[in-house]
Amino acid sequence: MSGEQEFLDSYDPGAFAPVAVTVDVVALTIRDGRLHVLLVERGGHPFAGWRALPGGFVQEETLDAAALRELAEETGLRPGQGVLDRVHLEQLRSYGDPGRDRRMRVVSVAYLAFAPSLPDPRAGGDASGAFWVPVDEVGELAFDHAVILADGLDRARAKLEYTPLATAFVGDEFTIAELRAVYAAVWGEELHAGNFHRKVLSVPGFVESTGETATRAGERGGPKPRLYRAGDARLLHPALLRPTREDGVR
Amino acid sequence: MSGEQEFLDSYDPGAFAPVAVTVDVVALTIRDGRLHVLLVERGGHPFAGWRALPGGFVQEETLDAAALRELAEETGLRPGQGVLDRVHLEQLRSYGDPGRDRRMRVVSVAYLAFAPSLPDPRAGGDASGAFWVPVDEVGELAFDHAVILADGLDRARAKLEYTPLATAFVGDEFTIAELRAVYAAVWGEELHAGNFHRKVLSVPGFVESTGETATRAGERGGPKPRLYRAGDARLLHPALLRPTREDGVR
DNA sequence: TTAATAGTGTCTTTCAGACAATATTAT
DNA sequence: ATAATATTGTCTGAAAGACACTATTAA
Repeated sequence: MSGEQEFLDSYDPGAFAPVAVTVDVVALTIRDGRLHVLLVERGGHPFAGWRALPGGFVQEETLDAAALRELAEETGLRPGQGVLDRVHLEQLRSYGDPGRDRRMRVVSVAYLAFAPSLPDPRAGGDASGAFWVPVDEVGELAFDHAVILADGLDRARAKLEYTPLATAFVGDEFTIAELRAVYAAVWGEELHAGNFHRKVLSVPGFVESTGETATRAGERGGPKPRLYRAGDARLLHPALLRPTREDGVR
Repeated sequence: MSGEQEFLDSYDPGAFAPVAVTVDVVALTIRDGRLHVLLVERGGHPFAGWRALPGGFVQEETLDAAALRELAEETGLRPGQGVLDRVHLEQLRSYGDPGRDRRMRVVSVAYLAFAPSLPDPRAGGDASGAFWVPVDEVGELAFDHAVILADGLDRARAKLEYTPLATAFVGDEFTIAELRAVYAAVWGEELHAGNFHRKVLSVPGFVESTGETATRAGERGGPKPRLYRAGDARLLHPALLRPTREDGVR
Protein backbone atom coordinates (compact mmCIF):
# COMPACT_ATOMS: atom_id res chain seq x y z
CA MET A 1 0.00 0.00 0.00
CA SER A 2 1.15 3.55 -0.59
CA GLY A 3 1.48 4.39 3.07
CA GLU A 4 4.02 1.72 3.56
CA GLN A 5 5.79 2.63 0.39
CA GLU A 6 6.09 6.21 1.52
CA PHE A 7 7.36 5.04 4.83
CA LEU A 8 10.06 2.99 3.23
CA ASP A 9 11.12 5.90 1.07
CA SER A 10 11.10 8.43 3.84
CA TYR A 11 14.25 7.55 5.68
CA ASP A 12 17.80 6.60 5.10
CA PRO A 13 17.74 2.77 5.08
CA GLY A 14 21.34 2.52 6.23
CA ALA A 15 20.63 4.63 9.26
CA PHE A 16 17.71 2.59 10.49
CA ALA A 17 19.47 0.12 12.71
CA PRO A 18 17.16 -1.97 14.87
CA VAL A 19 16.14 -0.25 18.07
CA ALA A 20 14.57 -1.61 21.21
CA VAL A 21 12.33 0.43 23.47
CA THR A 22 12.19 -0.33 27.17
CA VAL A 23 10.67 1.25 30.22
CA ASP A 24 12.54 1.66 33.48
CA VAL A 25 10.77 2.63 36.65
CA VAL A 26 12.08 4.74 39.51
CA ALA A 27 9.63 3.60 42.18
CA LEU A 28 9.88 5.54 45.41
CA THR A 29 8.31 4.87 48.76
CA ILE A 30 8.95 5.80 52.35
CA ARG A 31 9.77 3.21 54.96
CA ASP A 32 10.73 4.02 58.52
CA GLY A 33 10.93 7.66 57.63
CA ARG A 34 13.48 7.09 54.89
CA LEU A 35 13.08 7.37 51.16
CA HIS A 36 13.52 4.04 49.38
CA VAL A 37 13.78 3.03 45.75
CA LEU A 38 12.79 -0.30 44.25
CA LEU A 39 15.73 -2.17 42.74
CA VAL A 40 16.19 -5.57 41.18
CA GLU A 41 19.22 -7.75 40.89
CA ARG A 42 20.13 -8.62 37.35
CA GLY A 43 20.48 -12.28 36.50
CA GLY A 44 22.14 -12.20 33.13
CA HIS A 45 24.79 -10.29 31.28
CA PRO A 46 25.60 -7.55 30.93
CA PHE A 47 25.87 -6.28 34.49
CA ALA A 48 25.03 -9.73 35.88
CA GLY A 49 24.63 -9.48 39.62
CA TRP A 50 24.40 -5.70 39.52
CA ARG A 51 21.47 -3.83 40.87
CA ALA A 52 19.25 -2.05 38.41
CA LEU A 53 15.95 -0.27 38.13
CA PRO A 54 13.04 -2.56 37.32
CA GLY A 55 12.09 -2.41 33.70
CA GLY A 56 11.64 -4.30 30.50
CA PHE A 57 10.60 -4.21 26.90
CA VAL A 58 7.53 -2.35 25.77
CA GLN A 59 4.92 -4.65 24.38
CA GLU A 60 1.70 -3.97 22.51
CA GLU A 61 0.59 -1.37 25.04
CA THR A 62 0.98 2.27 25.88
CA LEU A 63 4.18 3.39 27.52
CA ASP A 64 2.25 4.14 30.71
CA ALA A 65 0.79 0.65 30.69
CA ALA A 66 4.20 -0.86 30.18
CA ALA A 67 5.55 0.98 33.20
CA LEU A 68 2.62 -0.09 35.35
CA ARG A 69 2.99 -3.68 34.19
CA GLU A 70 6.68 -3.76 35.01
CA LEU A 71 5.98 -2.29 38.41
CA ALA A 72 3.32 -4.88 39.07
CA GLU A 73 5.52 -7.72 37.95
CA GLU A 74 8.44 -6.68 40.09
CA THR A 75 6.45 -5.93 43.21
CA GLY A 76 4.22 -8.95 42.85
CA LEU A 77 1.17 -6.73 43.28
CA ARG A 78 -1.89 -7.25 41.19
CA PRO A 79 -3.25 -4.45 39.05
CA GLY A 80 -6.99 -3.95 38.89
CA GLN A 81 -7.51 -3.04 42.49
CA GLY A 82 -5.61 -2.59 45.66
CA VAL A 83 -2.45 -0.71 46.42
CA LEU A 84 -1.23 -0.53 42.88
CA ASP A 85 -4.08 1.70 41.81
CA ARG A 86 -3.12 4.29 44.32
CA VAL A 87 0.38 4.51 42.95
CA HIS A 88 1.13 7.74 41.20
CA LEU A 89 2.94 7.12 37.93
CA GLU A 90 4.37 9.70 35.59
CA GLN A 91 6.82 9.74 32.76
CA LEU A 92 10.24 11.00 33.72
CA ARG A 93 12.27 11.26 30.52
CA SER A 94 13.93 9.08 27.91
CA TYR A 95 17.50 7.90 27.67
CA GLY A 96 18.91 6.78 24.38
CA ASP A 97 22.62 7.35 24.11
CA PRO A 98 24.20 4.91 21.71
CA GLY A 99 26.17 2.44 23.77
CA ARG A 100 24.15 2.77 26.95
CA ASP A 101 23.35 -0.91 26.39
CA ARG A 102 26.16 -2.78 24.73
CA ARG A 103 23.88 -5.35 23.15
CA MET A 104 22.00 -3.07 20.83
CA ARG A 105 20.51 0.35 20.54
CA VAL A 106 18.06 0.66 23.41
CA VAL A 107 15.95 3.72 24.09
CA SER A 108 14.52 3.62 27.56
CA VAL A 109 11.51 5.62 28.64
CA ALA A 110 11.91 6.16 32.37
CA TYR A 111 8.97 6.50 34.72
CA LEU A 112 8.65 7.85 38.19
CA ALA A 113 6.33 6.15 40.67
CA PHE A 114 5.29 7.31 44.13
CA ALA A 115 3.78 4.70 46.37
CA PRO A 116 2.59 4.45 49.94
CA SER A 117 4.58 1.99 51.97
CA LEU A 118 4.28 -1.24 50.00
CA PRO A 119 4.73 -4.77 51.24
CA ASP A 120 8.11 -6.32 50.74
CA PRO A 121 8.35 -7.64 47.18
CA ARG A 122 9.77 -10.94 48.41
CA ALA A 123 6.43 -11.67 50.01
CA GLY A 124 4.81 -11.48 46.60
CA GLY A 125 5.96 -14.98 45.74
CA ASP A 126 7.33 -15.37 42.26
CA ALA A 127 8.60 -11.84 42.05
CA SER A 128 11.88 -12.35 43.78
CA GLY A 129 15.07 -10.40 43.44
CA ALA A 130 13.36 -7.07 44.01
CA PHE A 131 13.83 -5.02 47.15
CA TRP A 132 13.50 -1.56 48.56
CA VAL A 133 16.80 0.22 49.16
CA PRO A 134 17.27 3.53 50.99
CA VAL A 135 18.19 6.04 48.33
CA ASP A 136 21.27 7.14 50.21
CA GLU A 137 22.54 3.57 50.32
CA VAL A 138 22.22 2.84 46.64
CA GLY A 139 25.63 2.00 45.28
CA GLU A 140 26.51 1.63 41.66
CA LEU A 141 23.76 0.62 39.30
CA ALA A 142 23.73 -1.14 35.95
CA PHE A 143 23.68 0.79 32.68
CA ASP A 144 22.96 4.49 33.19
CA HIS A 145 20.47 3.77 35.91
CA ALA A 146 22.30 5.90 38.45
CA VAL A 147 21.67 8.90 36.25
CA ILE A 148 18.04 7.96 35.81
CA LEU A 149 17.63 7.59 39.56
CA ALA A 150 19.26 10.96 40.17
CA ASP A 151 16.94 12.58 37.65
CA GLY A 152 13.98 10.91 39.29
CA LEU A 153 14.96 12.15 42.71
CA ASP A 154 15.38 15.66 41.39
CA ARG A 155 11.96 15.51 39.87
CA ALA A 156 10.40 14.12 43.01
CA ARG A 157 11.95 16.82 45.18
CA ALA A 158 10.78 19.51 42.84
CA LYS A 159 7.26 18.18 42.52
CA LEU A 160 6.72 18.20 46.25
CA GLU A 161 7.03 21.94 46.06
CA TYR A 162 4.24 22.75 43.70
CA THR A 163 2.02 19.68 43.64
CA PRO A 164 0.20 17.73 46.35
CA LEU A 165 2.18 14.64 45.40
CA ALA A 166 3.34 14.05 48.94
CA THR A 167 -0.11 12.62 49.58
CA ALA A 168 0.75 9.76 47.22
CA PHE A 169 3.25 8.54 49.80
CA VAL A 170 0.78 8.23 52.63
CA GLY A 171 -2.43 6.29 53.19
CA ASP A 172 -5.93 7.48 52.41
CA GLU A 173 -6.16 9.19 55.74
CA PHE A 174 -3.13 10.79 57.28
CA THR A 175 -2.00 13.32 59.81
CA ILE A 176 -0.17 16.52 59.11
CA ALA A 177 2.84 15.06 60.87
CA GLU A 178 2.87 12.10 58.50
CA LEU A 179 2.80 14.49 55.58
CA ARG A 180 5.64 16.45 57.11
CA ALA A 181 7.63 13.24 57.47
CA VAL A 182 7.25 12.70 53.71
CA TYR A 183 8.70 16.11 52.97
CA ALA A 184 11.50 15.53 55.45
CA ALA A 185 12.37 12.17 53.92
CA VAL A 186 12.33 13.37 50.31
CA TRP A 187 14.06 16.68 50.91
CA GLY A 188 16.40 15.30 53.50
CA GLU A 189 15.80 18.04 56.04
CA GLU A 190 13.45 18.64 58.91
CA LEU A 191 10.71 21.19 58.55
CA HIS A 192 9.38 23.45 61.24
CA ALA A 193 6.33 21.64 62.60
CA GLY A 194 4.24 24.68 63.42
CA ASN A 195 4.83 26.58 60.23
CA PHE A 196 4.38 23.45 58.11
CA HIS A 197 1.09 22.70 59.79
CA ARG A 198 -0.30 26.14 59.13
CA LYS A 199 1.05 26.22 55.61
CA VAL A 200 -0.50 22.91 54.57
CA LEU A 201 -3.91 23.89 55.89
CA SER A 202 -3.72 27.30 54.23
CA VAL A 203 -3.13 26.02 50.70
CA PRO A 204 -6.54 25.57 49.09
CA GLY A 205 -7.30 22.00 48.09
CA PHE A 206 -4.11 20.45 49.43
CA VAL A 207 -5.81 18.46 52.20
CA GLU A 208 -9.33 18.27 53.55
CA SER A 209 -10.37 17.33 57.03
CA THR A 210 -12.05 14.00 57.65
CA GLY A 211 -13.47 15.33 60.88
CA GLU A 212 -11.90 12.35 62.60
CA THR A 213 -9.09 12.18 65.08
CA ALA A 214 -6.47 9.48 65.26
CA THR A 215 -7.25 6.86 67.87
CA ARG A 216 -3.75 7.01 69.14
CA ALA A 217 -1.15 9.73 69.53
CA GLY A 218 2.50 9.31 68.71
CA GLU A 219 4.75 6.89 70.56
CA ARG A 220 6.30 9.61 72.56
CA GLY A 221 3.16 11.39 73.61
CA GLY A 222 1.29 14.40 72.42
CA PRO A 223 -2.34 15.09 71.60
CA LYS A 224 -4.24 12.84 69.23
CA PRO A 225 -3.75 14.40 65.80
CA ARG A 226 -6.60 15.14 63.41
CA LEU A 227 -6.94 13.12 60.23
CA TYR A 228 -6.99 14.48 56.71
CA ARG A 229 -7.33 13.14 53.23
CA ALA A 230 -5.96 14.45 49.93
CA GLY A 231 -7.81 17.45 48.55
CA ASP A 232 -8.74 18.17 44.96
CA ALA A 233 -5.92 20.56 44.07
CA ARG A 234 -3.51 19.47 41.37
CA LEU A 235 -1.17 22.34 41.97
CA LEU A 236 -0.26 24.06 45.20
CA HIS A 237 -0.90 27.79 45.31
CA PRO A 238 1.08 29.23 46.82
CA ALA A 239 3.76 26.59 46.51
CA LEU A 240 5.46 24.94 49.43
CA LEU A 241 9.02 25.96 48.70
CA ARG A 242 12.05 24.12 49.93
CA PRO A 243 14.03 25.79 52.68
CA THR A 244 16.31 28.09 50.74
CA ARG A 245 18.92 25.91 49.17
CA GLU A 246 22.07 27.69 48.06
CA ASP A 247 20.38 30.38 46.11
CA GLY A 248 20.12 29.59 42.43
CA VAL A 249 22.20 26.90 40.82
CA ARG A 250 24.79 29.03 39.10
CA MET B 1 28.58 -14.35 22.98
CA SER B 2 26.75 -14.83 26.21
CA GLY B 3 25.50 -11.26 26.44
CA GLU B 4 23.58 -11.66 23.25
CA GLN B 5 22.30 -15.02 24.30
CA GLU B 6 21.00 -13.60 27.54
CA PHE B 7 19.42 -10.78 25.63
CA LEU B 8 17.60 -13.16 23.35
CA ASP B 9 16.34 -15.11 26.30
CA SER B 10 15.31 -12.14 28.32
CA TYR B 11 12.14 -11.14 26.56
CA ASP B 12 9.07 -12.58 24.98
CA PRO B 13 9.96 -12.90 21.29
CA GLY B 14 6.39 -12.62 20.18
CA ALA B 15 6.00 -9.36 21.99
CA PHE B 16 9.00 -7.76 20.40
CA ALA B 17 7.44 -6.23 17.33
CA PRO B 18 9.73 -3.88 15.42
CA VAL B 19 9.77 -0.37 16.82
CA ALA B 20 11.00 2.85 15.31
CA VAL B 21 12.28 5.75 17.37
CA THR B 22 11.92 9.28 16.09
CA VAL B 23 12.47 12.75 17.43
CA ASP B 24 9.97 15.56 16.96
CA VAL B 25 10.87 19.13 17.75
CA VAL B 26 8.64 21.85 19.11
CA ALA B 27 10.74 24.84 18.07
CA LEU B 28 9.49 28.15 19.39
CA THR B 29 10.52 31.66 18.53
CA ILE B 30 9.05 35.11 18.75
CA ARG B 31 8.34 37.17 15.67
CA ASP B 32 6.61 40.51 15.72
CA GLY B 33 5.78 40.02 19.35
CA ARG B 34 3.96 36.76 18.74
CA LEU B 35 4.97 33.25 19.67
CA HIS B 36 5.59 31.05 16.63
CA VAL B 37 6.24 27.36 16.18
CA LEU B 38 8.17 25.74 13.36
CA LEU B 39 6.02 23.44 11.22
CA VAL B 40 6.61 21.43 8.08
CA GLU B 41 4.22 20.26 5.43
CA ARG B 42 4.19 16.54 4.96
CA GLY B 43 4.79 15.24 1.49
CA GLY B 44 3.80 11.59 1.77
CA HIS B 45 1.18 9.46 3.39
CA PRO B 46 -0.15 9.27 5.97
CA PHE B 47 -1.31 12.81 6.60
CA ALA B 48 -0.01 13.93 3.20
CA GLY B 49 -0.38 17.68 2.92
CA TRP B 50 -0.93 18.08 6.64
CA ARG B 51 1.20 20.21 8.80
CA ALA B 52 3.41 18.50 11.33
CA LEU B 53 6.25 19.13 13.72
CA PRO B 54 9.68 18.71 12.19
CA GLY B 55 11.22 15.40 13.07
CA GLY B 56 12.65 12.16 11.83
CA PHE B 57 14.31 8.92 12.67
CA VAL B 58 17.05 8.69 15.21
CA GLN B 59 20.32 7.64 13.68
CA GLU B 60 23.59 6.59 15.23
CA GLU B 61 23.64 9.57 17.57
CA THR B 62 22.32 10.72 20.91
CA LEU B 63 18.71 11.76 21.13
CA ASP B 64 19.80 15.35 21.74
CA ALA B 65 21.97 15.24 18.63
CA ALA B 66 19.10 13.85 16.60
CA ALA B 67 16.86 16.70 17.67
CA LEU B 68 19.50 19.29 16.84
CA ARG B 69 20.13 17.68 13.48
CA GLU B 70 16.46 17.69 12.58
CA LEU B 71 16.19 21.31 13.62
CA ALA B 72 19.20 22.21 11.50
CA GLU B 73 17.88 20.33 8.50
CA GLU B 74 14.48 21.91 8.63
CA THR B 75 15.64 25.44 9.24
CA GLY B 76 18.52 25.22 6.79
CA LEU B 77 20.86 26.52 9.47
CA ARG B 78 24.33 25.10 9.88
CA PRO B 79 25.38 23.62 13.17
CA GLY B 80 28.89 24.32 14.37
CA GLN B 81 28.58 28.04 14.80
CA GLY B 82 26.04 30.78 14.39
CA VAL B 83 22.48 31.03 15.49
CA LEU B 84 21.92 27.34 15.99
CA ASP B 85 24.36 27.18 18.86
CA ARG B 86 22.42 29.73 20.81
CA VAL B 87 19.26 27.65 20.58
CA HIS B 88 18.17 26.15 23.85
CA LEU B 89 17.16 22.54 23.39
CA GLU B 90 15.68 20.25 26.00
CA GLN B 91 13.84 16.98 26.00
CA LEU B 92 10.11 17.34 26.42
CA ARG B 93 8.72 13.84 26.79
CA SER B 94 8.07 10.70 24.76
CA TYR B 95 4.95 9.57 22.99
CA GLY B 96 4.43 5.95 22.16
CA ASP B 97 0.79 4.96 22.06
CA PRO B 98 0.25 2.01 19.75
CA GLY B 99 -1.49 3.32 16.68
CA ARG B 100 -0.20 6.89 16.88
CA ASP B 101 1.44 6.08 13.56
CA ARG B 102 -0.56 3.64 11.48
CA ARG B 103 2.47 2.31 9.65
CA MET B 104 4.25 0.74 12.58
CA ARG B 105 5.01 1.16 16.21
CA VAL B 106 6.74 4.50 16.53
CA VAL B 107 7.99 5.94 19.78
CA SER B 108 8.75 9.60 19.41
CA VAL B 109 10.99 11.53 21.76
CA ALA B 110 9.81 15.11 21.62
CA TYR B 111 12.13 18.06 22.14
CA LEU B 112 11.49 21.66 22.97
CA ALA B 113 13.62 24.38 21.39
CA PHE B 114 13.73 28.08 22.18
CA ALA B 115 15.33 30.28 19.59
CA PRO B 116 15.86 33.96 19.01
CA SER B 117 14.12 35.24 15.93
CA LEU B 118 15.47 33.01 13.16
CA PRO B 119 15.56 33.74 9.45
CA ASP B 120 12.74 32.39 7.39
CA PRO B 121 13.44 28.72 6.62
CA ARG B 122 12.56 29.27 2.98
CA ALA B 123 15.59 31.51 2.66
CA GLY B 124 17.78 28.59 3.71
CA GLY B 125 17.62 27.13 0.23
CA ASP B 126 17.10 23.42 0.08
CA ALA B 127 15.10 23.29 3.30
CA SER B 128 11.73 24.15 1.91
CA GLY B 129 8.35 23.28 3.27
CA ALA B 130 9.14 24.59 6.74
CA PHE B 131 7.65 27.79 8.12
CA TRP B 132 6.95 29.63 11.33
CA VAL B 133 3.31 29.72 12.33
CA PRO B 134 1.80 31.78 15.17
CA VAL B 135 0.87 29.29 17.84
CA ASP B 136 -2.68 30.59 18.03
CA GLU B 137 -3.15 29.99 14.32
CA VAL B 138 -2.00 26.39 14.26
CA GLY B 139 -4.85 24.27 13.01
CA GLU B 140 -4.95 20.51 13.05
CA LEU B 141 -1.65 18.70 12.95
CA ALA B 142 -0.64 15.26 11.76
CA PHE B 143 -0.39 12.33 14.16
CA ASP B 144 -0.58 13.39 17.80
CA HIS B 145 1.46 16.48 17.16
CA ALA B 146 -1.22 18.78 18.47
CA VAL B 147 -0.87 17.12 21.85
CA ILE B 148 2.91 17.37 21.68
CA LEU B 149 2.68 21.04 20.82
CA ALA B 150 0.29 21.68 23.69
CA ASP B 151 2.62 19.91 26.09
CA GLY B 152 5.51 21.94 24.76
CA LEU B 153 3.67 25.20 25.25
CA ASP B 154 2.76 24.21 28.79
CA ARG B 155 6.36 23.45 29.53
CA ALA B 156 7.57 26.69 27.97
CA ARG B 157 5.09 28.77 29.95
CA ALA B 158 6.06 27.05 33.16
CA LYS B 159 9.78 27.34 32.61
CA LEU B 160 9.61 31.08 32.14
CA GLU B 161 8.52 31.25 35.75
CA TYR B 162 11.45 29.65 37.42
CA THR B 163 14.28 29.70 34.88
CA PRO B 164 15.93 32.49 32.93
CA LEU B 165 14.89 30.81 29.70
CA ALA B 166 13.26 33.92 28.36
CA THR B 167 16.74 35.10 27.53
CA ALA B 168 16.97 32.31 24.96
CA PHE B 169 14.37 34.14 22.88
CA VAL B 170 16.30 37.38 22.61
CA GLY B 171 19.70 38.38 21.29
CA ASP B 172 22.94 38.49 23.22
CA GLU B 173 22.17 41.98 24.41
CA PHE B 174 18.65 43.02 25.13
CA THR B 175 16.53 45.53 26.97
CA ILE B 176 14.19 44.82 29.83
CA ALA B 177 11.33 45.73 27.54
CA GLU B 178 12.37 43.07 25.05
CA LEU B 179 12.45 40.54 27.82
CA ARG B 180 9.03 41.65 28.93
CA ALA B 181 7.76 41.19 25.39
CA VAL B 182 8.91 37.56 25.55
CA TYR B 183 6.91 36.92 28.67
CA ALA B 184 3.91 38.69 27.19
CA ALA B 185 4.09 36.61 24.01
CA VAL B 186 4.53 33.27 25.74
CA TRP B 187 2.05 33.87 28.52
CA GLY B 188 -0.40 35.72 26.33
CA GLU B 189 -0.86 38.64 28.66
CA GLU B 190 0.72 41.99 29.26
CA LEU B 191 2.85 42.52 32.32
CA HIS B 192 3.14 45.69 34.32
CA ALA B 193 6.24 47.44 32.99
CA GLY B 194 7.40 49.00 36.22
CA ASN B 195 6.99 45.98 38.43
CA PHE B 196 8.50 43.67 35.82
CA HIS B 197 11.52 45.90 35.47
CA ARG B 198 12.21 45.98 39.17
CA LYS B 199 11.55 42.27 39.54
CA VAL B 200 13.96 41.21 36.79
CA LEU B 201 16.76 43.34 38.20
CA SER B 202 16.12 42.07 41.71
CA VAL B 203 16.49 38.36 40.91
CA PRO B 204 20.16 37.48 41.39
CA GLY B 205 21.84 36.29 38.23
CA PHE B 206 18.89 36.71 35.90
CA VAL B 207 20.45 39.52 33.86
CA GLU B 208 23.60 41.57 34.15
CA SER B 209 24.18 45.04 32.90
CA THR B 210 26.41 45.63 29.91
CA GLY B 211 26.91 49.23 30.96
CA GLU B 212 25.74 50.20 27.52
CA THR B 213 22.63 51.98 26.42
CA ALA B 214 20.70 51.30 23.27
CA THR B 215 21.55 53.69 20.49
CA ARG B 216 17.94 54.22 19.74
CA ALA B 217 14.80 54.41 21.83
CA GLY B 218 11.52 52.78 20.86
CA GLU B 219 9.57 53.80 17.77
CA ARG B 220 7.13 55.76 19.78
CA GLY B 221 9.61 57.65 21.92
CA GLY B 222 10.90 57.24 25.41
CA PRO B 223 14.38 57.26 26.90
CA LYS B 224 17.10 55.07 25.46
CA PRO B 225 16.89 51.84 27.43
CA ARG B 226 19.88 50.21 29.05
CA LEU B 227 21.23 46.95 27.67
CA TYR B 228 21.62 43.70 29.54
CA ARG B 229 22.87 40.23 28.84
CA ALA B 230 21.87 36.91 30.37
CA GLY B 231 23.24 36.31 33.85
CA ASP B 232 24.64 33.11 35.27
CA ALA B 233 21.58 31.92 37.19
CA ARG B 234 20.01 28.65 36.11
CA LEU B 235 17.02 29.08 38.34
CA LEU B 236 15.19 32.22 39.33
CA HIS B 237 14.95 32.88 43.05
CA PRO B 238 12.47 34.06 43.81
CA ALA B 239 10.54 32.90 40.78
CA LEU B 240 8.73 35.20 38.41
CA LEU B 241 5.23 33.86 38.83
CA ARG B 242 2.50 34.18 36.27
CA PRO B 243 -0.30 36.60 37.05
CA THR B 244 -2.64 34.50 39.14
CA ARG B 245 -4.30 32.10 36.80
CA GLU B 246 -7.48 30.56 38.10
CA ASP B 247 -6.09 29.39 41.35
CA GLY B 248 -5.01 25.77 41.33
CA VAL B 249 -6.08 23.43 38.59
CA ARG B 250 -8.68 21.41 40.42
C1' DT C 1 5.51 13.53 86.56
C1' DT C 2 8.15 14.10 82.30
C1' DA C 3 8.92 14.74 77.78
C1' DA C 4 7.28 15.12 73.42
C1' DT C 5 3.83 16.50 70.13
C1' DA C 6 -0.48 19.03 68.01
C1' DG C 7 -2.12 23.09 67.04
C1' DT C 8 -2.35 28.23 67.35
C1' DG C 9 -0.72 33.10 67.97
C1' DT C 10 2.48 36.80 66.99
C1' DC C 11 6.09 39.34 64.88
C1' DT C 12 9.47 40.49 61.24
C1' DT C 13 10.97 40.38 56.68
C1' DT C 14 10.35 39.64 51.94
C1' DC C 15 7.93 40.16 47.94
C1' DA C 16 4.06 40.84 44.52
C1' DG C 17 1.14 44.14 42.67
C1' DA C 18 -1.19 48.64 42.33
C1' DC C 19 -0.22 53.19 41.54
C1' DA C 20 2.38 57.46 41.04
C1' DA C 21 6.14 60.41 39.54
C1' DT C 22 9.96 61.93 36.72
C1' DA C 23 13.05 62.08 32.98
C1' DT C 24 13.81 61.16 28.14
C1' DT C 25 13.03 60.73 23.25
C1' DA C 26 10.51 59.79 18.48
C1' DT C 27 7.26 61.94 15.90
C1' DA D 1 4.54 70.15 21.93
C1' DT D 2 2.67 65.47 22.43
C1' DA D 3 2.63 61.00 23.51
C1' DA D 4 4.88 57.07 24.72
C1' DT D 5 8.45 54.77 27.27
C1' DA D 6 12.30 53.80 30.92
C1' DT D 7 13.17 53.87 35.41
C1' DT D 8 12.43 54.66 40.24
C1' DG D 9 9.55 55.45 44.46
C1' DT D 10 5.78 54.42 47.59
C1' DC D 11 2.21 51.84 49.65
C1' DT D 12 -0.62 47.71 50.77
C1' DG D 13 -1.50 42.99 51.41
C1' DA D 14 0.06 38.17 51.17
C1' DA D 15 3.03 34.97 52.78
C1' DA D 16 7.41 32.72 54.74
C1' DG D 17 10.06 31.93 58.71
C1' DA D 18 11.36 32.52 63.56
C1' DC D 19 9.70 32.05 67.99
C1' DA D 20 6.55 31.42 71.76
C1' DC D 21 2.63 29.34 74.08
C1' DT D 22 -1.01 26.02 75.49
C1' DA D 23 -3.20 21.72 75.64
C1' DT D 24 -2.79 16.82 75.35
C1' DT D 25 -1.01 12.24 75.76
C1' DA D 26 2.51 8.03 76.14
C1' DA D 27 5.60 6.23 79.10
